[in-house]
Amino acid sequence: MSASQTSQRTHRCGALRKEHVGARVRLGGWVHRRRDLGGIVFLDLRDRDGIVQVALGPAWAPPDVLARAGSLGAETVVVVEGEVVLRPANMKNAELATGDVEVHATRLEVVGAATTPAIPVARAKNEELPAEELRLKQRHLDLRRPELQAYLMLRHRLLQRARRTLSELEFLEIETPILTKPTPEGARDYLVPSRVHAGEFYALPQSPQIYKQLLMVAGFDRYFQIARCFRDEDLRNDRQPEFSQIDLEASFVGSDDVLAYVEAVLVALWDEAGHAVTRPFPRLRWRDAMERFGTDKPDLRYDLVIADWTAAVAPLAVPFFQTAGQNGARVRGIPVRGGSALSRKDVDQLAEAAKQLGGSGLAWVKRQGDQLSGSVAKHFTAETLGRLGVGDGDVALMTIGPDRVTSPVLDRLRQEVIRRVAPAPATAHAFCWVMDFPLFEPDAETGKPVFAHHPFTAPHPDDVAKLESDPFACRALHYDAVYNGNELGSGSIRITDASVQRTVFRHLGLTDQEIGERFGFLLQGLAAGAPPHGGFAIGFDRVVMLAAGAGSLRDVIAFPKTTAARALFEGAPAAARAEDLATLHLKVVP
RNA sequence: GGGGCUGUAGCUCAGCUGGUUAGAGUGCCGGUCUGUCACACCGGAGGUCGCGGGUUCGAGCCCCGUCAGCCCCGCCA
Repeated sequence: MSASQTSQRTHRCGALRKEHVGARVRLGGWVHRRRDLGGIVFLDLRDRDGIVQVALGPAWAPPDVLARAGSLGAETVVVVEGEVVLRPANMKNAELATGDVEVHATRLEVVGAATTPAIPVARAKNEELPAEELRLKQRHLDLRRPELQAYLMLRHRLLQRARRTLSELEFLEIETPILTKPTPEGARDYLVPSRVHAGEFYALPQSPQIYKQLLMVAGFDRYFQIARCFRDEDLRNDRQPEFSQIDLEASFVGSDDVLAYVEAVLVALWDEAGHAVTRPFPRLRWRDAMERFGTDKPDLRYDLVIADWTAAVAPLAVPFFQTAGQNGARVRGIPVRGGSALSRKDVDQLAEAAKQLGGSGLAWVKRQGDQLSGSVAKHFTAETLGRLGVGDGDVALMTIGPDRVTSPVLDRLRQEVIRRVAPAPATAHAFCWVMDFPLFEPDAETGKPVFAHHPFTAPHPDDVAKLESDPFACRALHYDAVYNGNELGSGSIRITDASVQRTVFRHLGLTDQEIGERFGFLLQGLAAGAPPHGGFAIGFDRVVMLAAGAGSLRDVIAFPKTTAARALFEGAPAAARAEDLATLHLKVVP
């Protein structure tokens, strides 16, 4: 007796194979499709394992069963009983895992009547999906689709594999509170009003950061958790207001130890998804990533690299570069192999994309044989281009300006070029580490240094002397894991000296009183004997999306929110009843 | 907070330069059919053109506002 057998069924529909021929089976499932030929009726019966054809003919099914089968609507839940029969050679269905066999049903019972589904579950090949709004409203139906079932089944396996991998590395799974304390920095908190304490609020955790550090202080040594996190910020295709992280922290470690743990987990997860990847992952300095790719999450599948052409183009006296090239501006560009395949329209669209990001414009030269064309072609020769690595059939895309502007533009250009020219990737799975991030970044409004990461990140020991004198030159012991241009997660070595941590909070502009109120429990912990420690958090939803090849985070979350943070299925958020508000000491101001 | 795209039958979409009774496929309902697997064939029902206002002799189409979904910028320590 297999584990899938119950008191009401013997097998799952999708499990039947040749070796079951002759067996009498009882199946429960949803009517995926019905084909009624008059004298004989075929049902495609579906469950989480797959689809099997059930045939009902007058030779074996009693008349009342035949009649009932002829009136079944889509998505009705039925229990059928019958014999597994080998299909004749010319009637096998190669597209079905169960296609060698069918079930000749002798009994059929409707156990779950269904109204006509609002959106189709069974789809024809090439049939468009219903609007996402409807799919989210009818989530119970959308989740029946084999694609989404496969995503969530993979998600389950990845979760189990992550747990097993970390457990084998002697990490302890420990849960931390969901009702916690508002944090002054970072993302907006989701707040939960306290009934018992009028005017006071819990916050949902943006991450278990402080708790996991306290677990290190407590001596648990290695902790992990599949942690649910909440951030009340505007959403994106790859961002949900609540999400899951594989959160981990370890004591008596340096960066290399943490990176090794995370690599072990990621390699295991990709293996679970059927992809072989090798360790160790290459490491890039943040500065080099920005220089060569214009982003801190480069897609290393393609060897397209940004170059500094400031010196090379200076003697050409290109007016565009001369007018725009002031105080520290550099000319940077991308030599695109095979880029002459880009049409004039393509280049115009690239220029438009560059402009939207605030760039001063796109200059370009296309080289086809002896012919040079493009916005600044008359200033170039084939020889000049050759020195820049731009050969026959290539195109040079160029920008000018301060790095802060040109880097995002070149990043976008690189992505667009990859999309349009579609060069063969050097590898399908390009993991890398981005290291040596700056500790501070300029505040968007004041330009003053503010912490680029969370305020528990330790400065690079070689740069501590520059904390006051040259803050922007200070590196952090912070690292990001990047996969095919996606940030999978980040981590750092933490500050474990209470007085250093206190100094950092003061730098953030917090008064001693605020520090005590908000972070007193952390400082108290650090002062009580804290081991050196560091950790990491892997964005699990994103990992599932990428490992599964899903197009959106919403496809790998059973009940996701919309981009406006609404839950369309259950209708959250919703207005609260007046008496509930009163109990919580709240008043809604319209 | 800003920008873009979309919204027409249960679902997916078409609908010309503003012009008569808003169409197709699929699903649904009824019928025929014993080997289909998107079964086939015959017939039928089905519309607040997201919502509100405006322009016009006349609006699915133009204008303003609004709601919803998606995508991007800001934001996301």
